Amino acid sequence: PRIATSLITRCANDGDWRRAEEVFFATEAVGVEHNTYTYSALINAYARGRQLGHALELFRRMKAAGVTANVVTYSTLITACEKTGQWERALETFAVMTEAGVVANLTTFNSLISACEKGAQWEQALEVHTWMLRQGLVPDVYTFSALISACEKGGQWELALQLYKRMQDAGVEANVVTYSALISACAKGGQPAKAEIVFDLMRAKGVEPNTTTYNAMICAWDKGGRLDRALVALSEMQAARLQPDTITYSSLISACEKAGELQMALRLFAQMMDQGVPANSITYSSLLEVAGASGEQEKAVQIYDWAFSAGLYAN
RNA sequence: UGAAAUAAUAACCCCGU
Repeated sequence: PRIATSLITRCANDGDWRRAEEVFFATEAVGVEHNTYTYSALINAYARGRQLGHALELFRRMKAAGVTANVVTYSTLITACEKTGQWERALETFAVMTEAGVVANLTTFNSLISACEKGAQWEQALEVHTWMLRQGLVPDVYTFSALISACEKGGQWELALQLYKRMQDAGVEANVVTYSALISACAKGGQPAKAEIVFDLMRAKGVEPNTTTYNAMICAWDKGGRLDRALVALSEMQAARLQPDTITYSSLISACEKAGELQMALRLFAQMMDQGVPANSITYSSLLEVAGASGEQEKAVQIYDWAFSAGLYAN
């Protein structure tokens, strides 16, 4: 079973859930007796492959075979629910786990909060947070980052900032993910000035912004109608030797719409192509919107052709 | 070298409020 677990885990990490499954059944056919570890490993492979149905089916098979599900098994199942956007199922799984007398740990709760966050259930995420406190568990940076992200998705930027304060009071050190989530929360709330304060604060704390951080900041300037500041952020990012990606350019192009800057949008697109950054359907849609907002029909048709040539079809 | 390693970023549309 140990060798089977290693092999299954390797397949899971490669994102190949079919091979993981093959290994599981092939080893079983050869007489390997699967246990909690092997079952959990395959459930994890299914989770990573977004195969919730298979994961739940295997879980039933596991119980039928008399193999004990432990905290890792349940946490992995919760992660499978999270990855497929099934927050209700995640909560159900948690309830089943509790009924079975299995005690949740920090990872279990963090996964559950993440499931609520992905399902845009910020209130539920905060509720789960109170459950974990009641269990005497100490929230870590993952907990707070997931909670802040949940607030971001729920449009609760003030709450996100409050959570950051609570995090500091608790002595939990915020990292680049936490700060990026905070900036994103401010961006979504239409608070670019607040986002900038957070951005400056993180640097003052010695946390280096990465591409995601800059992208969130550029999004904030876009939402605030500040193309000028978004462009400044791009040059800062390049000065920091961070490679702008598809999201960076798509956000910048989007920021050109409100400013009616089709020329700038086209320049950014050219720069993007020049640097070998792949454009996707969102990039082209954004570009089309800029052209549309500028009333440039011929240009819009041309952009549509570019997208088509790039193998992207209208949706 | 047996299992969960759990957290962050883009446009539009839709849906609700």
